Amino acid sequence: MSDKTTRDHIVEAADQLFYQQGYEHTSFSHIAETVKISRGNFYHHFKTKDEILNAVIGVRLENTRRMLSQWENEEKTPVDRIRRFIHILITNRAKIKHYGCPVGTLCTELAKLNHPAQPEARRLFTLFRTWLSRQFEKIDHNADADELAMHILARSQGVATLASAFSDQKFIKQEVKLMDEWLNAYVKGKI
Amino acid sequence: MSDKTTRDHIVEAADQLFYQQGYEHTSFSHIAETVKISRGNFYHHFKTKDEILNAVIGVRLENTRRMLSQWENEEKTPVDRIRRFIHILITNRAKIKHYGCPVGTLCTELAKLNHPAQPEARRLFTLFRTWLSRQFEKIDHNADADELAMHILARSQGVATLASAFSDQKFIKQEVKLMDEWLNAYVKGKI
DNA sequence: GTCTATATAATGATAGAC
DNA sequence: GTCTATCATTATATAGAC
Repeated sequence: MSDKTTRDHIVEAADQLFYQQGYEHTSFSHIAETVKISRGNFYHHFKTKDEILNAVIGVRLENTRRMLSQWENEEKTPVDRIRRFIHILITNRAKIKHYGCPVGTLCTELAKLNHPAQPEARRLFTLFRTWLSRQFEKIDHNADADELAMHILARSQGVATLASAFSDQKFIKQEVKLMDEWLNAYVKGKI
Repeated sequence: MSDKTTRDHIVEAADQLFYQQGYEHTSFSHIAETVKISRGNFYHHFKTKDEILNAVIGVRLENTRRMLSQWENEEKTPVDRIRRFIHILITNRAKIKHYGCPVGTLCTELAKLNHPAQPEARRLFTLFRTWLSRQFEKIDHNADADELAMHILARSQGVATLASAFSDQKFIKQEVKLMDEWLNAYVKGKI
Protein backbone atom coordinates (compact mmCIF):
# COMPACT_ATOMS: atom_id res chain seq x y z
CA MET A 1 0.00 0.00 0.00
CA SER A 2 2.16 2.80 1.32
CA ASP A 3 5.54 2.88 -0.38
CA LYS A 4 5.82 6.58 0.36
CA THR A 5 9.21 7.76 1.41
CA THR A 6 9.84 9.91 4.45
CA ARG A 7 10.43 12.76 2.06
CA ASP A 8 6.94 12.27 0.65
CA HIS A 9 5.48 12.36 4.15
CA ILE A 10 7.33 15.57 4.94
CA VAL A 11 6.06 17.28 1.80
CA GLU A 12 2.56 16.04 2.46
CA ALA A 13 2.57 17.34 6.03
CA ALA A 14 4.14 20.64 5.00
CA ASP A 15 1.54 21.02 2.27
CA GLN A 16 -1.30 20.77 4.77
CA LEU A 17 0.38 22.91 7.42
CA PHE A 18 1.34 25.67 4.98
CA TYR A 19 -2.29 25.79 3.90
CA GLN A 20 -3.79 25.73 7.35
CA GLN A 21 -1.27 27.84 9.28
CA GLY A 22 0.60 29.71 6.61
CA TYR A 23 4.15 29.18 5.39
CA GLU A 24 6.00 31.44 7.79
CA HIS A 25 4.05 30.39 10.86
CA THR A 26 4.83 26.71 10.20
CA SER A 27 8.12 25.68 11.79
CA PHE A 28 10.38 22.71 11.17
CA SER A 29 9.50 21.39 14.61
CA HIS A 30 5.84 21.48 13.70
CA ILE A 31 6.34 19.52 10.51
CA ALA A 32 8.70 17.07 12.19
CA GLU A 33 6.16 16.56 14.97
CA THR A 34 3.41 15.82 12.46
CA VAL A 35 5.53 13.33 10.52
CA LYS A 36 6.90 11.92 13.79
CA ILE A 37 10.55 12.26 12.96
CA SER A 38 13.26 14.23 14.71
CA ARG A 39 14.27 17.67 13.50
CA GLY A 40 17.75 16.35 12.80
CA ASN A 41 16.50 13.70 10.41
CA PHE A 42 14.54 16.45 8.78
CA TYR A 43 17.61 18.14 7.41
CA HIS A 44 18.72 14.97 5.76
CA HIS A 45 15.82 15.45 3.32
CA PHE A 46 15.63 19.23 3.04
CA LYS A 47 18.44 21.65 3.74
CA THR A 48 16.32 24.78 3.99
CA LYS A 49 12.72 25.73 4.56
CA ASP A 50 12.57 27.24 1.09
CA GLU A 51 13.42 23.84 -0.37
CA ILE A 52 10.35 22.36 1.29
CA LEU A 53 8.24 25.19 -0.06
CA ASN A 54 9.48 24.48 -3.57
CA ALA A 55 8.70 20.79 -3.13
CA VAL A 56 5.22 21.62 -1.85
CA ILE A 57 4.52 23.93 -4.77
CA GLY A 58 5.83 21.18 -7.03
CA VAL A 59 3.35 18.58 -5.82
CA ARG A 60 0.56 21.12 -5.87
CA LEU A 61 1.36 21.87 -9.51
CA GLU A 62 1.36 18.18 -10.27
CA ASN A 63 -1.92 17.56 -8.45
CA THR A 64 -3.54 20.52 -10.17
CA ARG A 65 -2.45 19.32 -13.60
CA ARG A 66 -3.86 15.89 -12.85
CA MET A 67 -7.15 17.38 -11.62
CA LEU A 68 -7.54 19.60 -14.68
CA SER A 69 -6.89 16.77 -17.10
CA GLN A 70 -9.40 14.66 -15.18
CA TRP A 71 -11.99 17.40 -15.52
CA GLU A 72 -11.18 17.54 -19.21
CA ASN A 73 -11.90 13.83 -19.52
CA GLU A 74 -15.01 13.72 -17.39
CA GLU A 75 -16.72 16.81 -18.78
CA LYS A 76 -17.28 16.78 -22.50
CA THR A 77 -18.20 20.40 -23.27
CA PRO A 78 -16.20 23.53 -22.41
CA VAL A 79 -19.18 24.98 -20.54
CA ASP A 80 -19.44 21.89 -18.35
CA ARG A 81 -15.72 22.11 -17.67
CA ILE A 82 -15.92 25.75 -16.60
CA ARG A 83 -18.88 24.88 -14.42
CA ARG A 84 -16.79 22.11 -12.89
CA PHE A 85 -14.17 24.69 -12.00
CA ILE A 86 -16.74 27.00 -10.45
CA HIS A 87 -18.07 24.18 -8.32
CA ILE A 88 -14.80 23.36 -6.58
CA LEU A 89 -15.86 26.20 -4.30
CA ILE A 90 -18.75 24.00 -3.19
CA THR A 91 -16.67 20.83 -3.02
CA ASN A 92 -14.01 22.45 -0.86
CA ARG A 93 -16.30 24.81 1.03
CA ALA A 94 -15.51 23.46 4.49
CA LYS A 95 -11.77 24.03 4.15
CA ILE A 96 -12.23 27.30 2.26
CA LYS A 97 -14.33 28.61 5.11
CA HIS A 98 -11.45 27.97 7.50
CA TYR A 99 -8.35 28.66 5.45
CA GLY A 100 -9.40 30.33 2.20
CA CYS A 101 -8.10 29.23 -1.19
CA PRO A 102 -4.77 27.35 -0.99
CA VAL A 103 -3.47 29.06 -4.12
CA GLY A 104 -4.63 32.60 -3.38
CA THR A 105 -3.55 32.63 0.26
CA LEU A 106 -0.11 31.23 -0.58
CA CYS A 107 0.50 33.83 -3.29
CA THR A 108 -0.72 36.57 -0.95
CA GLU A 109 1.63 35.49 1.81
CA LEU A 110 4.63 35.11 -0.46
CA ALA A 111 3.98 38.56 -1.92
CA LYS A 112 4.23 40.10 1.54
CA LEU A 113 7.38 38.14 2.31
CA ASN A 114 8.74 39.17 -1.09
CA HIS A 115 9.68 35.52 -1.35
CA PRO A 116 11.74 34.20 -4.27
CA ALA A 117 9.23 31.37 -4.78
CA GLN A 118 6.57 33.85 -5.92
CA PRO A 119 6.87 33.02 -9.63
CA GLU A 120 6.57 29.30 -8.92
CA ALA A 121 3.49 29.81 -6.77
CA ARG A 122 1.96 32.02 -9.44
CA ARG A 123 2.20 29.12 -11.86
CA LEU A 124 -0.56 27.44 -9.85
CA PHE A 125 -2.82 30.29 -10.88
CA THR A 126 -1.51 30.17 -14.42
CA LEU A 127 -2.52 26.52 -14.74
CA PHE A 128 -6.13 27.40 -14.00
CA ARG A 129 -5.90 30.55 -16.08
CA THR A 130 -4.72 28.86 -19.26
CA TRP A 131 -7.01 25.87 -18.78
CA LEU A 132 -10.05 28.12 -18.34
CA SER A 133 -8.88 30.29 -21.21
CA ARG A 134 -8.77 27.27 -23.48
CA GLN A 135 -12.35 26.40 -22.59
CA PHE A 136 -13.58 29.93 -23.30
CA GLU A 137 -11.64 29.83 -26.55
CA LYS A 138 -13.61 26.76 -27.56
CA ILE A 139 -16.89 28.50 -26.80
CA ASP A 140 -16.01 31.52 -28.91
CA HIS A 141 -12.87 31.88 -30.99
CA ASN A 142 -13.29 35.64 -31.20
CA ALA A 143 -13.74 36.24 -27.47
CA ASP A 144 -10.99 37.53 -25.22
CA ALA A 145 -10.68 34.14 -23.58
CA ASP A 146 -7.95 35.16 -21.17
CA GLU A 147 -10.00 38.07 -19.89
CA LEU A 148 -12.93 35.75 -19.27
CA ALA A 149 -10.68 33.23 -17.54
CA MET A 150 -9.23 35.90 -15.26
CA HIS A 151 -12.71 37.19 -14.54
CA ILE A 152 -14.03 33.87 -13.29
CA LEU A 153 -10.77 33.22 -11.45
CA ALA A 154 -11.10 36.56 -9.64
CA ARG A 155 -14.71 35.88 -8.75
CA SER A 156 -13.67 32.58 -7.15
CA GLN A 157 -10.89 34.22 -5.21
CA GLY A 158 -13.19 36.89 -3.84
CA VAL A 159 -15.70 34.31 -2.72
CA ALA A 160 -13.00 32.33 -0.92
CA THR A 161 -11.65 35.41 0.85
CA LEU A 162 -15.02 36.58 2.13
CA ALA A 163 -16.27 33.11 3.01
CA SER A 164 -13.20 32.76 5.19
CA ALA A 165 -13.42 36.26 6.71
CA PHE A 166 -17.07 35.78 7.63
CA SER A 167 -16.89 32.01 8.24
CA ASP A 168 -19.82 31.72 5.87
CA GLN A 169 -20.44 28.65 3.74
CA LYS A 170 -23.86 29.82 2.62
CA PHE A 171 -22.26 32.77 0.91
CA ILE A 172 -20.26 30.34 -1.22
CA LYS A 173 -23.42 28.68 -2.53
CA GLN A 174 -25.00 32.07 -3.12
CA GLU A 175 -22.10 33.26 -5.26
CA VAL A 176 -21.65 29.96 -7.09
CA LYS A 177 -25.25 30.30 -8.21
CA LEU A 178 -24.48 33.79 -9.55
CA MET A 179 -21.40 32.51 -11.35
CA ASP A 180 -23.43 29.69 -12.90
CA GLU A 181 -25.99 32.22 -14.06
CA TRP A 182 -23.26 34.46 -15.42
CA LEU A 183 -21.85 31.54 -17.41
CA ASN A 184 -25.26 30.57 -18.75
CA ALA A 185 -26.03 34.15 -19.76
CA TYR A 186 -22.66 34.42 -21.45
CA VAL A 187 -23.15 31.21 -23.44
CA LYS A 188 -26.70 32.16 -24.32
CA GLY A 189 -25.45 35.43 -25.73
CA LYS A 190 -23.08 33.50 -27.97
CA ILE A 191 -25.70 31.24 -29.53
CA MET B 1 2.01 70.66 13.01
CA SER B 2 2.98 67.28 14.38
CA ASP B 3 1.72 66.80 17.90
CA LYS B 4 1.66 63.07 17.40
CA THR B 5 2.76 61.02 20.35
CA THR B 6 5.33 58.24 20.12
CA ARG B 7 2.47 55.85 20.52
CA ASP B 8 0.85 57.30 17.41
CA HIS B 9 4.06 56.86 15.49
CA ILE B 10 4.33 53.25 16.57
CA VAL B 11 0.79 52.47 15.48
CA GLU B 12 1.33 54.27 12.20
CA ALA B 13 4.53 52.33 11.45
CA ALA B 14 2.97 49.04 12.52
CA ASP B 15 -0.03 49.75 10.31
CA GLN B 16 2.17 50.12 7.23
CA LEU B 17 4.45 47.20 8.08
CA PHE B 18 1.58 44.83 8.87
CA TYR B 19 0.14 45.69 5.48
CA GLN B 20 3.36 45.40 3.52
CA GLN B 21 5.04 42.48 5.31
CA GLY B 22 2.24 40.80 7.17
CA TYR B 23 1.53 40.76 10.90
CA GLU B 24 3.59 37.78 11.92
CA HIS B 25 6.57 38.62 9.77
CA THR B 26 6.80 42.10 11.30
CA SER B 27 8.91 42.07 14.45
CA PHE B 28 9.20 44.54 17.32
CA SER B 29 12.71 45.35 16.17
CA HIS B 30 11.43 46.22 12.75
CA ILE B 31 8.79 48.60 14.06
CA ALA B 32 11.21 50.14 16.56
CA GLU B 33 13.74 50.64 13.78
CA THR B 34 11.17 52.40 11.61
CA VAL B 35 10.04 54.71 14.42
CA LYS B 36 13.65 55.15 15.51
CA ILE B 37 13.17 54.22 19.14
CA SER B 38 14.72 51.41 21.14
CA ARG B 39 12.93 48.13 21.65
CA GLY B 40 12.87 48.81 25.39
CA ASN B 41 10.99 52.07 25.01
CA PHE B 42 8.60 50.18 22.84
CA TYR B 43 7.23 48.14 25.72
CA HIS B 44 6.40 51.27 27.63
CA HIS B 45 3.64 51.89 25.08
CA PHE B 46 2.54 48.36 24.26
CA LYS B 47 2.99 45.33 26.46
CA THR B 48 2.38 42.72 23.76
CA LYS B 49 2.35 42.45 20.00
CA ASP B 50 -1.36 41.68 20.08
CA GLU B 51 -1.97 45.05 21.73
CA ILE B 52 -0.36 46.79 18.77
CA LEU B 53 -2.49 44.77 16.39
CA ASN B 54 -5.61 45.85 18.23
CA ALA B 55 -4.49 49.47 18.09
CA VAL B 56 -3.77 49.16 14.37
CA ILE B 57 -7.18 47.65 13.68
CA GLY B 58 -8.66 50.44 15.79
CA VAL B 59 -7.18 53.23 13.69
CA ARG B 60 -8.07 51.38 10.51
CA LEU B 61 -11.67 51.17 11.67
CA GLU B 62 -11.62 54.85 12.48
CA ASN B 63 -10.08 55.81 9.13
CA THR B 64 -12.55 53.63 7.26
CA ARG B 65 -15.51 55.19 9.02
CA ARG B 66 -14.21 58.63 8.18
CA MET B 67 -13.68 57.68 4.54
CA LEU B 68 -17.14 56.19 4.18
CA SER B 69 -18.83 59.24 5.69
CA GLN B 70 -16.77 61.43 3.37
CA TRP B 71 -17.97 59.41 0.38
CA GLU B 72 -21.49 59.78 1.68
CA ASN B 73 -21.09 63.56 1.73
CA GLU B 74 -19.32 63.94 -1.58
CA GLU B 75 -21.49 61.59 -3.63
CA LYS B 76 -25.17 62.43 -3.64
CA THR B 77 -26.75 59.28 -5.10
CA PRO B 78 -26.38 55.71 -3.85
CA VAL B 79 -25.18 54.61 -7.29
CA ASP B 80 -22.41 57.20 -7.27
CA ARG B 81 -21.41 56.09 -3.81
CA ILE B 82 -21.17 52.44 -4.83
CA ARG B 83 -19.17 53.50 -7.85
CA ARG B 84 -16.89 55.41 -5.54
CA PHE B 85 -16.29 52.22 -3.60
CA ILE B 86 -15.53 50.26 -6.75
CA HIS B 87 -13.01 52.86 -7.82
CA ILE B 88 -10.80 52.61 -4.73
CA LEU B 89 -9.31 49.69 -6.62
CA ILE B 90 -8.06 52.20 -9.18
CA THR B 91 -7.02 54.76 -6.60
CA ASN B 92 -4.98 52.24 -4.62
CA ARG B 93 -3.88 50.12 -7.57
CA ALA B 94 -0.14 50.60 -7.02
CA LYS B 95 -0.22 49.32 -3.45
CA ILE B 96 -2.79 46.65 -4.24
CA LYS B 97 -0.51 45.29 -6.94
CA HIS B 98 2.22 44.86 -4.36
CA TYR B 99 0.42 43.92 -1.18
CA GLY B 100 -3.20 43.15 -2.05
CA CYS B 101 -6.13 44.57 -0.09
CA PRO B 102 -5.20 45.61 3.46
CA VAL B 103 -8.47 44.28 4.85
CA GLY B 104 -8.60 41.01 2.96
CA THR B 105 -4.97 40.06 3.50
CA LEU B 106 -5.14 40.83 7.22
CA CYS B 107 -8.25 38.72 7.72
CA THR B 108 -6.70 35.91 5.70
CA GLU B 109 -3.52 35.94 7.77
CA LEU B 110 -5.36 36.09 11.10
CA ALA B 111 -7.56 33.19 10.01
CA LYS B 112 -4.49 31.00 9.48
CA LEU B 113 -3.02 32.07 12.81
CA ASN B 114 -6.40 31.43 14.42
CA HIS B 115 -5.76 34.78 16.05
CA PRO B 116 -8.12 36.18 18.72
CA ALA B 117 -8.29 39.51 16.86
CA GLN B 118 -10.19 37.91 13.98
CA PRO B 119 -13.59 39.33 14.96
CA GLU B 120 -12.14 42.84 15.27
CA ALA B 121 -10.48 42.59 11.86
CA ARG B 122 -13.69 41.30 10.35
CA ARG B 123 -15.40 44.49 11.48
CA LEU B 124 -13.39 46.29 8.81
CA PHE B 125 -15.22 44.23 6.22
CA THR B 126 -18.50 44.73 8.03
CA LEU B 127 -18.14 48.51 7.79
CA PHE B 128 -17.99 48.29 3.99
CA ARG B 129 -20.65 45.60 3.93
CA THR B 130 -23.28 47.56 5.86
CA TRP B 131 -22.40 50.84 4.11
CA LEU B 132 -22.78 49.24 0.68
CA SER B 133 -25.88 47.43 1.82
CA ARG B 134 -27.44 50.74 2.83
CA GLN B 135 -26.75 52.16 -0.62
CA PHE B 136 -28.33 49.18 -2.38
CA GLU B 137 -31.26 49.48 -0.01
CA LYS B 138 -31.80 53.04 -1.22
CA ILE B 139 -31.78 51.92 -4.83
CA ASP B 140 -34.36 49.22 -4.25
CA HIS B 141 -36.14 48.60 -0.95
CA ASN B 142 -37.18 45.13 -2.05
CA ALA B 143 -33.74 43.95 -3.13
CA ASP B 144 -31.54 41.69 -1.02
CA ALA B 145 -29.20 44.58 -0.32
CA ASP B 146 -26.79 42.56 1.80
CA GLU B 147 -26.38 39.96 -0.92
CA LEU B 148 -25.57 42.70 -3.43
CA ALA B 149 -23.14 44.31 -1.01
CA MET B 150 -21.34 41.02 -0.43
CA HIS B 151 -21.25 40.38 -4.15
CA ILE B 152 -19.47 43.62 -4.98
CA LEU B 153 -17.21 43.20 -1.96
CA ALA B 154 -16.20 39.74 -3.16
CA ARG B 155 -15.57 40.99 -6.69
CA SER B 156 -13.21 43.63 -5.28
CA GLN B 157 -11.37 41.10 -3.16
CA GLY B 158 -10.84 38.77 -6.09
CA VAL B 159 -9.47 41.58 -8.21
CA ALA B 160 -7.03 42.57 -5.47
CA THR B 161 -5.82 39.00 -4.99
CA LEU B 162 -5.17 38.34 -8.67
CA ALA B 163 -3.71 41.77 -9.36
CA SER B 164 -1.20 41.04 -6.62
CA ALA B 165 -0.48 37.47 -7.71
CA PHE B 166 0.13 38.52 -11.31
CA SER B 167 1.54 41.98 -10.50
CA ASP B 168 -0.99 43.32 -12.96
CA GLN B 169 -2.48 46.80 -12.68
CA LYS B 170 -4.17 46.61 -16.08
CA PHE B 171 -6.30 43.76 -14.82
CA ILE B 172 -7.64 46.06 -12.13
CA LYS B 173 -8.89 48.57 -14.70
CA GLN B 174 -10.34 45.76 -16.77
CA GLU B 175 -12.37 44.41 -13.87
CA VAL B 176 -13.40 47.82 -12.56
CA LYS B 177 -14.93 48.48 -15.96
CA LEU B 178 -16.90 45.21 -15.68
CA MET B 179 -18.06 46.12 -12.19
CA ASP B 180 -19.17 49.55 -13.41
CA GLU B 181 -21.10 47.89 -16.21
CA TRP B 182 -22.62 45.41 -13.78
CA LEU B 183 -23.77 48.29 -11.57
CA ASN B 184 -25.23 50.20 -14.52
CA ALA B 185 -27.05 47.11 -15.77
CA TYR B 186 -28.41 46.46 -12.31
CA VAL B 187 -29.70 50.02 -11.90
CA LYS B 188 -31.14 50.02 -15.42
CA GLY B 189 -33.06 46.87 -14.60
CA LYS B 190 -34.61 48.64 -11.63
CA ILE B 191 -35.95 51.63 -13.55
C1' DG C 1 18.20 7.13 7.39
C1' DT C 2 17.53 8.23 11.88
C1' DC C 3 18.81 9.99 16.10
C1' DT C 4 20.87 13.35 20.01
C1' DA C 5 23.36 17.27 20.95
C1' DT C 6 24.57 21.67 19.86
C1' DA C 7 25.56 26.29 17.52
C1' DT C 8 23.70 30.67 16.33
C1' DA C 9 20.52 34.18 15.57
C1' DA C 10 16.17 36.37 16.31
C1' DT C 11 12.01 36.72 18.74
C1' DG C 12 8.80 38.52 22.41
C1' DA C 13 9.30 40.35 26.81
C1' DT C 14 11.31 42.36 31.47
C1' DA C 15 14.24 45.15 34.84
C1' DG C 16 16.16 48.99 36.11
C1' DA C 17 19.17 53.28 35.34
C1' DC C 18 18.71 58.00 33.62
C1' DG D 1 9.57 58.63 28.31
C1' DT D 2 13.64 56.83 26.79
C1' DC D 3 17.47 54.12 27.10
C1' DT D 4 20.82 49.77 27.86
C1' DA D 5 21.23 45.30 29.46
C1' DT D 6 19.38 41.03 29.92
C1' DC D 7 16.29 36.74 29.96
C1' DA D 8 13.69 32.91 28.15
C1' DT D 9 12.11 30.87 24.17
C1' DT D 10 12.01 29.54 19.66
C1' DA D 11 13.75 29.38 15.10
C1' DT D 12 16.78 27.70 11.37
C1' DA D 13 20.56 25.02 10.78
C1' DT D 14 24.86 21.83 11.62
C1' DA D 15 27.87 17.93 13.50
C1' DG D 16 28.48 13.64 14.46
C1' DA D 17 27.16 9.03 16.71
C1' DC D 18 24.48 4.86 15.62
